[in-house]
Amino acid sequence: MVNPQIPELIPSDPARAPAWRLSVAVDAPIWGALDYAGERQLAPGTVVRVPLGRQLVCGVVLDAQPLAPGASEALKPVREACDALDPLGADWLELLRFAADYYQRPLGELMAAALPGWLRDQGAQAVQRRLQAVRRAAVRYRLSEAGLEHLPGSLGVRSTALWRVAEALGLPAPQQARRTREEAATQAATPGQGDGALPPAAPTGAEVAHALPTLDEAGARRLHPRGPALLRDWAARGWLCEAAPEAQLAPVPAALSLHPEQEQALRVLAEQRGYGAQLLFGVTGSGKTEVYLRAVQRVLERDARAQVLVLTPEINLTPQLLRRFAERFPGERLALLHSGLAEAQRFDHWAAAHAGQARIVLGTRLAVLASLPGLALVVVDEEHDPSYKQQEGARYSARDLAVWRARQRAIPVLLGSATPSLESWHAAEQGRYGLLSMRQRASGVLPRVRLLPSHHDPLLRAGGPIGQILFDGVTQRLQRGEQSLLFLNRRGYAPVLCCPDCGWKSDCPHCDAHLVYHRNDRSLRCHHCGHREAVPRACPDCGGLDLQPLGRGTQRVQEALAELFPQARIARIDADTASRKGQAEAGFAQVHAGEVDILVGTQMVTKGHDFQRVSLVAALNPDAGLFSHDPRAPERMFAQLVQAAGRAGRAGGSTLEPEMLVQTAYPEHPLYQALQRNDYAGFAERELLERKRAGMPPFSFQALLRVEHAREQRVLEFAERAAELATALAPEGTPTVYPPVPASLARLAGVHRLQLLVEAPRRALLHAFLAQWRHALQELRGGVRWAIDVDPTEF
DNA sequence: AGCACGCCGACT
DNA sequence: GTCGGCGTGCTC
Repeated sequence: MVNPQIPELIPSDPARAPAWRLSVAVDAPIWGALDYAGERQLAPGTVVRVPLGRQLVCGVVLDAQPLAPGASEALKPVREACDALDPLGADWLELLRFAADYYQRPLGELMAAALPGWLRDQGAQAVQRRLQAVRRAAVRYRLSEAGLEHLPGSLGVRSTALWRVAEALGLPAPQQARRTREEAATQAATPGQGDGALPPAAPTGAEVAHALPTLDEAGARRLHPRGPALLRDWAARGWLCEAAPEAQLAPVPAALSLHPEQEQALRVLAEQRGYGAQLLFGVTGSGKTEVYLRAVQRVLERDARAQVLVLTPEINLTPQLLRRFAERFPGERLALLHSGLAEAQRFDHWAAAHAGQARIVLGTRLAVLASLPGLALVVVDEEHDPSYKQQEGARYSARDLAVWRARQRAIPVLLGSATPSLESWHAAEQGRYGLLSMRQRASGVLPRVRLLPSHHDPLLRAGGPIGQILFDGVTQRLQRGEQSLLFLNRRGYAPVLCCPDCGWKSDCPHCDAHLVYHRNDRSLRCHHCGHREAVPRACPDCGGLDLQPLGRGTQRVQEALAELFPQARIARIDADTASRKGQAEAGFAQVHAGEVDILVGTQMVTKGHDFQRVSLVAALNPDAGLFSHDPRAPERMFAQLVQAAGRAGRAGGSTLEPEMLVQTAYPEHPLYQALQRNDYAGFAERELLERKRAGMPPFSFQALLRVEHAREQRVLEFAERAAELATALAPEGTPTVYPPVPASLARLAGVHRLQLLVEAPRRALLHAFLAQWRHALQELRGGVRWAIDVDPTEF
């Protein structure tokens, strides 16, 4: 029966009749694939655009079957196939199928997460145009020590914009000589790149850097409409070597000598054949990055088509890693994949990886889903980092998927950390992962950790943010012109405002959380939902006029330090001071330039930056992590403290022994004791014992059902029914079904949240259960939002 | 996800 | 008497 309402389903030209039934995974939360009619037999992996309801969506062909002639099925036709793009490979499809299945999410959703948004939004023509344009004009540049470096199709800013600014800056005329042999070699090796007009050669980074200080906001705008923004952006990315000392402008030594532990690690890697996971356990500064670089180099040299995937927690926080790869492989095309890129740019990088042109792909967790036809090595830097776990939508673990991909392709995967995840450490103990230890610091010394009991300290008892010993330590650094780094995990002025008369506290109207007092703009802000209000003059409950800030945030600490050290230059870096892009980098640059004596901040200051003049690092009040309801709080805390300690003593030239000071009410706590002994293994052993006793991962496998809705009753009812279903599906008590409990923030932005934990001794058991449970839950109507979080890391 | 359909409360 | 809220179901 043909529906006359939809004429396009009846092709007028019989020769062009759709002859194929195409099974397509679409970008919509639909579990199965949808069937469409196609005139051609499209290969699995072909990116297509198909009508869905009244919209046009992106999809990926999974399968093509011949359509019986005359069979008039009501299939809508595929609107267009993106032929300019090679079909996605079978191994990529397999990866996404696995991930969708493992994390209990629709395949289309995983694909949407894996494909660049630009590709999903644009038509086949636009994609083709862009691919051609990129191929023609792929020659891009980066401003660095070596001058304006050629970076084929990657990393660079669009050359024209850079040229206009450079030109307008009155920088020297083009010098062809600067364009290196590497560039010529790359162009020869990368077809389609040499046919674009060669741009003029560049000023050196130093030349631009010298011109920069004279360039004010207005001047930059005169040069180029986006001049100021561009310069800020480039500076933030480290492309401009503003005010860099001459020593830093020298080229990087080509051959660093390796220490024995690095050599040993590389030997093991070189001997490995096929799949193998190696845990590179190395203290801060032991030269893990050098091991990555050499391992990558070996793989790239051995096979011209080989690609490597390097995962890093937050690309913005690891400019050094990026820089070292760019410097070590100057002729190599690098692709960057992270959410900070502009959509179209991300497509370029993704496409370069997909086409095999980019042999080094560096990115955050989403990069683990990239198409990498030549993948030959995976590196996961800081493998313990919590940000590898996606916390919404498809809640995948990029670290786990990285290991899966390595196994799939029978290649090595290298997991690096100074404080490995307990899962990885356990895997190494069991022999599932190899263990490569590096306990020797390549440069500088590890700071001595001192635990400062807060009980009897007169300064702390008087209500100050720092105790006597810390005060003395900072004073010493000030006297010697060295820097101190103080961190606490609370931004704002005070975590809560309180009325001493009636006990009123500043609570968020939408969340189960306090409003944080921000003094600079006299506001009360919720750090969870963004709610913001003015500080009330009087207590809303009793009218009392004596509202008191309770506790301490970074703002308040900064203020107190200014009183304690009136002569010191104090800077603060946290989410408030770094609200705009590049502002944090500007702050860090000040520290590097020696314009700051004391840096106060949140965790932000403990990541990514090696401070040459910092010889004192202090945790002001880390105790909160000791008694959290979250079983993973201790390991996160340990990792953070070790990371923070690594910020001190990186340089050898310090006159004082580098120190890490920890202010705590529990100096005897085993976590701190292990930290003091620099004993990760001891810490891990204790934690694992605890996990084993409690039957927790890695000794069991968990999934968490998260339920949320504005109406609490709905959430409660749904969770109850979900628990009943689960119990019915687990007759022998496997998996264990725990009763629903409120989430850590039981109400967030007006939404009530409940969670339900299930736990099984074997992964396969959990999985068989989850597939059934998910099905049953989908039948259940409750009008609530719910999702299953497999291998949850946050509770 | 979007979008339409359908069924109950407060409005010109 | 309708407008519109959300709960439900569908998309090849």
